Amino acid sequence: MKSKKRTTIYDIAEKLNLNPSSVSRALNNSSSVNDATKKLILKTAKELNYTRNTLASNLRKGHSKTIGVVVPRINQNFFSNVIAGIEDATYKQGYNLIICQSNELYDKEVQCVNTLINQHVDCIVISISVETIDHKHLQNIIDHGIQLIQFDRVADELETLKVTNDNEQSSFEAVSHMIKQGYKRVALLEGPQKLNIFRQRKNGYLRALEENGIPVIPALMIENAWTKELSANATRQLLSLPQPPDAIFASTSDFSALGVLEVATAMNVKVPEELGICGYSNEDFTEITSPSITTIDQFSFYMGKTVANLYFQEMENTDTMVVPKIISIKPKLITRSSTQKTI
Amino acid sequence: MKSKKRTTIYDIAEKLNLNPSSVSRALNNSSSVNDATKKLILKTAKELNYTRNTLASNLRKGHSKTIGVVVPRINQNFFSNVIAGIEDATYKQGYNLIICQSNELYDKEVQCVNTLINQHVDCIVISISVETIDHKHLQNIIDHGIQLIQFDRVADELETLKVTNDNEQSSFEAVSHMIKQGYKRVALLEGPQKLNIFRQRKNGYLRALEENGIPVIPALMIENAWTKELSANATRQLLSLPQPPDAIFASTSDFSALGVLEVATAMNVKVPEELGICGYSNEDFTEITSPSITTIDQFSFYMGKTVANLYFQEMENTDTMVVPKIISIKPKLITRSSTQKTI
DNA sequence: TTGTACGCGTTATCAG
DNA sequence: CTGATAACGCGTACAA
Repeated sequence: MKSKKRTTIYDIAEKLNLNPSSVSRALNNSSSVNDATKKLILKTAKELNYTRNTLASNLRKGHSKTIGVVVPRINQNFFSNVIAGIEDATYKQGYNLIICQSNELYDKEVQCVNTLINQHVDCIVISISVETIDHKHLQNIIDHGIQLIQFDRVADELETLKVTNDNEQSSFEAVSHMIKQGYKRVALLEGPQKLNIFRQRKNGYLRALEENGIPVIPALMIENAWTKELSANATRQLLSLPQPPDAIFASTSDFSALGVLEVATAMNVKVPEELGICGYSNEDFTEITSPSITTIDQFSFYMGKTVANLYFQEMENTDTMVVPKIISIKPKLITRSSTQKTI
Repeated sequence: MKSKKRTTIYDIAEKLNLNPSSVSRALNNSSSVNDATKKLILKTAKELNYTRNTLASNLRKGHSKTIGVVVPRINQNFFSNVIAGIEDATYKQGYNLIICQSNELYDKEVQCVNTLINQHVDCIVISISVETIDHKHLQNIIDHGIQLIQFDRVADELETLKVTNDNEQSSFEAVSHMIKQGYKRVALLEGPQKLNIFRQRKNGYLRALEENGIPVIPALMIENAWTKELSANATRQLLSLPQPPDAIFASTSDFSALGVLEVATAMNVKVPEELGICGYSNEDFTEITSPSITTIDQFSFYMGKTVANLYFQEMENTDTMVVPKIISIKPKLITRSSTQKTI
């Protein structure tokens, strides 16, 4: 029962006393084939339960109609939404998706990329891991003539297609919003500065302070607070300062913001009256905490669609010179209760 | 620059004045090949930046080392966790994952399955859409000699490998728990009864009532309340009853439970004192609502690993007769504040 | 319109 | 241990 032989174009050619090539043509809806025989072929193909062997077809045609996706974690809201967006757009074009997760590990990321290269995928879409500083494996993709698209967490140095969020601007707007609300001492929880997205968010924070004539206080900037636990610790530390902050921008994620909120509540610090909080990503739960959390929506699903469309657009581009193209999506500040100091 | 030619075993054979088959052997670490030449081959392979064409290899070997996964939605916590689990287990064995989403649409599900059959995947893992009542496309998978594994939402009638949750038992335990807490009139929000999982959950509810000697009240059972909005509506309706329920089991999801909680709060009904609430799935947010929501953990990541291991185990099975195998995972009741009537 | 013949890149099976 | 050759299933230029 296992691995029964599947019907091929030979089988149906034999049965019809035809040449396999005719069958192939009919199956591909070629114009130069008699309507009657075409119908006959299609009919018996259905009878024999024929399905094209895409492997053979792709081998012959020299492409795989497959796109490889590498993300740190599949089961993270932002990434699974991006993937859903990519899938939605590529599916209509008959493309398949091969999904890999790096688990934030450099070594596994390299492995994933190599597997995808072996698979002869037509395009690799990647958001790099937090460990990734070396880009040989990405260069390798290009060297193999495979289209490379980076998104969100990108290696700036590499000239490739990119789809990013305007992290700098959105952070700027978030912090400006908090300042306008009347918060005077806004602290920053930073992510690993190896990743460009976290550098950009920090820059936005700094620019907001500067443009509003507010001094930068190093003690209010905490490095590597990019998980809920780390952020909780950082918050305890910040709130114990002689001059504690009156607002915290958890630039790494909403989970960080949640850590802040929980510690503040535990320490009897009133949000938003005594402490403003802003997160990043617009996770579902930010709407239902009490108070609800101000955050930044990244349009993750749309981002996925953009990635896919960028690829298709690039494919149609007949110019020999490949011009690096970068699409920046402007995230949107979602103001909620956690930053409503003034009512 | 586009689609530059990639080096093949011919290229490296030519350069070394060897036969392609020798190169192939060396690359596959065959025992019968001179150590010296093997080293030489491996070295020049690296020099020429060679990577095996998995397409050709798989075509020759007659399998794809690829597993297709079809789920209603990729970006839904439960499913993305299952996928992450599958990926985690299959990756180590050198398998790739092709992911498709049916978007809860029967037609798209059929399309997905057909694509995967075309791709000659070795195995298809599926959780059916809410629309799916006809199973021809699943039978088609089997007819093509492809291993089929159903999980979570399965077609009971089909004899295939299955990995499910024991929905009946967990629902029984959840409702029993509520009754023990002192709730007398427990309402049920049902999902579409087309899906076996929702039928099972209803059965568990009914059995819990029966075994505790509590009468079944049809007015307290609301059909098709399986989104947050539908559940909110249902809750408004229930709480307006002359004899309203004092507890609601949102058997479809935690989102439904959230809808219940929001309406209760808006109507000034105190949770858990005047209304107990239990959800299903253990979404992250259930921990942080106020009050936190009692729910049922499905071990989704583990479920994915189980699916993968079931496949590998089946592959090793040399018996000609394929014995249908069903693995049932026992979910775990997580009791939280929303059902603490007695303190 | 149809048939012939070959190649896509590997691997398996023979000989040698 | 290595070389020659066929085959996996399909698509296509060329000839008929």
